[in-house]
Amino acid sequence: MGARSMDEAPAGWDEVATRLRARGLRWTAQRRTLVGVLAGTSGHVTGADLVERCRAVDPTTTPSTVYRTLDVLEDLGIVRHAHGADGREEFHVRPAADHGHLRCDRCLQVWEIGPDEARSLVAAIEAARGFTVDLSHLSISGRCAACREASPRG
Amino acid sequence: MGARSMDEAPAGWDEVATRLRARGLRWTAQRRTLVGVLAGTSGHVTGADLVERCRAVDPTTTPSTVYRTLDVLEDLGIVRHAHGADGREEFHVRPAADHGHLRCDRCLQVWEIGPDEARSLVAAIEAARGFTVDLSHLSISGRCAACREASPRG
DNA sequence: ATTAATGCAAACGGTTTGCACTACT
DNA sequence: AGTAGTGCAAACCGTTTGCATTAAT
Repeated sequence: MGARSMDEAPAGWDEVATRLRARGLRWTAQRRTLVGVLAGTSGHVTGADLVERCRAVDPTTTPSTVYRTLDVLEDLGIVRHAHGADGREEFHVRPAADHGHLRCDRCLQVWEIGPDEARSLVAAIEAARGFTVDLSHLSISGRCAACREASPRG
Repeated sequence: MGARSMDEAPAGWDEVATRLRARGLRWTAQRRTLVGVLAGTSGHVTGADLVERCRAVDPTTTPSTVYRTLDVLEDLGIVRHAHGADGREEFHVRPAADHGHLRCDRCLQVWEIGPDEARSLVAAIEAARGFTVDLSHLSISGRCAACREASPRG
């Protein structure tokens, strides 16, 4: 699938400050922390996760600030949220390349599903129902190959 | 009680009692209430929903009992749970015919996705990743045809 | 008589809120 | 100075748990 490498400077973590200010919003230490954490994120984390990671960087981090900032960043289109298998908010970073998630129920690993992998689904649903699928909210669970072999039933 | 006829006779709400007893479990008034509510359910409800509906039938209903019974019923394969767009537990009834859900972000309506509609997706993912999709946990969001026309953007 | 199931009430975990305070601009 | 953002603490909501009690078998 047309994957861009992820370590490639996501086209503007440094622009975040600017984009905030452009809206009259502010670039604070706490936001710097969160954005730093997000920049080092492979793609998907829960809100609670982010709180924890921020606390690792700055132990004075408070949940409310993190969640409020995530809201702001979502407004800017910098993060998006979906919902994980256990129902927690799950944020993913810069869904510039729209993608969904594939999660193994057993090992809890998560993979990304790119647009072309989901294309047939998207097309089928579009055709049958006139329904436009929001790929970035797509979250599929099941059992990965490794786990399928590892456990006959489970 | 059974004021309504089971118009589609879901092949065995009446067997539930038997199946419970077969496992040494008990058929209580509270379980009768919940099962009654489930029998009158179109397909998907949140846990909290079920608590509420049970309370409509029997105002003395307690959440704990409902949730505990749902667990038991899930063990029996009578209900399954997935997660809704807002992250709440969402139960659906007798997924004998395995299906997922399609939800419009705007009007919040929900439709079922049958196995054949999802077949191409399931096949593609199976082929590409060796991943077995659990269709009953599949929950897709987007924008339905009506809403897409109704609102140009947003 | 067993022992599964209940009701209560409190605890939980993640997220949200009100408010006075802090600090970016 | 002015107002966006913060921290705190408490509220929130759906769900889970411990425990003494009730009731199905």
